[in-house]
Amino acid sequence: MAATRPSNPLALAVLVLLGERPMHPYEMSSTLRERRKEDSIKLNYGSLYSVVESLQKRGLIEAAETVREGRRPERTTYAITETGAQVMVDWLVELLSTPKKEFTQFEAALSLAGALPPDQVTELLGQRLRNLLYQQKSVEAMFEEARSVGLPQLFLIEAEFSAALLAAEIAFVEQLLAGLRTGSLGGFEIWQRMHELRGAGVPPEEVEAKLSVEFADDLAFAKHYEQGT
Amino acid sequence: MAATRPSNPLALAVLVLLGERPMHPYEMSSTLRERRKEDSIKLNYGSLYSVVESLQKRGLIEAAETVREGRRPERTTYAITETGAQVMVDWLVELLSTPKKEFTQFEAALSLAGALPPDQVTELLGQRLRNLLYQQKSVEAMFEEARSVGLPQLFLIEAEFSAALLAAEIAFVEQLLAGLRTGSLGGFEIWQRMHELRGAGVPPEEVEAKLSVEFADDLAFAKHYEQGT
DNA sequence: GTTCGAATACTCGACTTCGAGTATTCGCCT
DNA sequence: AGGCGAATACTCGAAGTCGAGTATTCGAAC
Repeated sequence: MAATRPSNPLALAVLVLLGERPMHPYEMSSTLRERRKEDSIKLNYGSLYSVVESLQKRGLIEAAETVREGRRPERTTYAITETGAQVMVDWLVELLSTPKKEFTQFEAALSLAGALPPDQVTELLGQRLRNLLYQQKSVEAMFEEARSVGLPQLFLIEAEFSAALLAAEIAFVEQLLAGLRTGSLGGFEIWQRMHELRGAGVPPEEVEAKLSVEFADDLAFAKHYEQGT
Repeated sequence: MAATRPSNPLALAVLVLLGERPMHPYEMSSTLRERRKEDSIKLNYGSLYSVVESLQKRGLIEAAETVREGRRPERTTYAITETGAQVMVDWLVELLSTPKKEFTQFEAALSLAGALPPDQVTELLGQRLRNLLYQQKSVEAMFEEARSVGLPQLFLIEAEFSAALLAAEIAFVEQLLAGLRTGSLGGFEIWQRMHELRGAGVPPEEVEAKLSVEFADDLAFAKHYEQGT
């Protein structure tokens, strides 16, 4: 069988940890927390235990021993297998070398934002910008502290990536807001007029009809657009 | 009951579409495809139908009529409810105004990349960069075509966001690669040495012991680091 | 010596996600 | 008139996700 793997990146983290040394699930979770990996890998107990079970079923890890330490409940310690080590490498290779579309909530929201009137969207993006800037400040502070304590850059590389994306989002939202505030964003007037008509209680089909008359030029693309490429 | 909603953004898309006019599920999927929303909202049939069912159970949409057109199979047309319209607005407001951590696979991979030796990571990121640049080229071409056909910017706003993130990722990977190639990335030597030792078959605990002697200075942070903030 | 909160170590089941598979019908070409 | 591929319209079940809940134990303070 073709060494399939779970889809949750948490499973990769488990493989990497067990590549260092055998552990029981709860220890994995605390190690991940100590190393600040919960910021870059979604960790929750339910998923952790089901991912471990799934890895075991596929033969990528195996139970090493079941011990009871002190009077604590019994724990099962797992170790990585040969196959598991191979899968870990393959998986990392793929994730690092091959970009793959990730869907974000914000992108989805942007693509549906036309359902709200332009003024409101401007207002909301203004709020978002403030939130983003605040976030950025605390991220910078965290970097500052890490540097002052002598933590090598390598250990925070994922946080730096995330900070780079944050900066890009800030720049994007700022630019978009500028376009909205000056009304210079292409298509702005159609959008505005559409909500004006809807607000006045004009039924959907009529709105569409009116718009295609009033903005005939701007909507000329529709002919091509409608039928794919 | 407090008007809960499904978590899948596809459900939001359904609400927005039904806010325009009643539709049956398959029509939703084709409309989303026509408007190029499948690029920003993950769409697959299984999810679509279960999301519709879930919206109906919560009273956010309702079956309007069940028709059989021609001799095609029977289709159920849905319409949005008052509550549904409210939830749609609330949801959009939240997504647009409030940023929320999104976990990407690449971020996870970066945070685990230490499990591979530095040379290999450099090689893999080089590949990634090439892929990203290729992607960027085709995205630019798509924008070019859209502009030439007269499509207003507004209609591609989500694609522009995604392009901004792509550009940021490219810049990040380029910078990281530079740091790796010159070996100037903080912590590079520890990383390299660690794989050297592992490769020579030194057991885990010993590796750790050696490193903490050899790199005492660079690892001084550990004292603070280990016990949280 | 006891109280009380934090940490340890998981379990459970409701809910979602996913994509391959199925069955039909339309439209075009011959 | 018949064959065939694309489009229509969904179904199914296996797998994965999630976080609240449970039960215990440790440690520090009073």
